[in-house]
Amino acid sequence: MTDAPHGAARAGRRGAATSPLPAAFFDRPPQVVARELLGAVVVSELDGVRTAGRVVETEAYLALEDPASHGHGARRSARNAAMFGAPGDWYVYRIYGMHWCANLVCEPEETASAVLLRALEPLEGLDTMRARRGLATGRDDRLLCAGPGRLCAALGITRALDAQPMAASAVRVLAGAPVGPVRATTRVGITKAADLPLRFVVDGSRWLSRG
DNA sequence: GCGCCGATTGGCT
DNA sequence: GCCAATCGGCGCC
Repeated sequence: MTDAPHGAARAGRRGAATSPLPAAFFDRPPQVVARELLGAVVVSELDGVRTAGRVVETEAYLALEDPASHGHGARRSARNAAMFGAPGDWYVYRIYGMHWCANLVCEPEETASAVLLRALEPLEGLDTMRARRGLATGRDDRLLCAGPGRLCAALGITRALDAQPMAASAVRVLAGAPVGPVRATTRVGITKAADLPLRFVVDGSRWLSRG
């Protein structure tokens, strides 16, 4: 079966009975949440199809003090309104007019901090992921969920999720097995506050959007 | 109102 | 490695 999970990452299945991460998990600074989200399992049940992946790369976006964040200066707009919502809410926005980026809101309401999901290790529904991504059933599944836009496409995530409480939505995040060493690096693709080590990766994972 | 730019991706030189 | 695709937000006229 081509949808067989990869390697050790069966935590999602074993923990299938586990409930979504609680709001309290997200009611902490985004850099803490970003690090601890590594290893969590994202399960999508959109379009009546189940797809799932394990988080291997995240980025933290702070509120007021982070010029790279959409929450910078607490400026509210139609796009970033969800960022001001409750911890554990989805914040999904469109980037470059064509791709979706999925975040989980952190800290109390009105704080406007979040964690961006940047890469997943594909676990379930790989055929569906390939179809959604327009990739042949051929090789290199490494590109399926390696990047914020790619993982959203693979899981079927769109603005429809925006501002929804994750735990009650069609895409839930479950606690996963512990991961290996975590490495912190600078964030990808930003020009402001580009020196802050707010990107977290499972060191050595082959599923990262970049090393 | 106008123009520029972005938490990206994929295709081509 | 370079660049187009594509569009809402934001700065500035």
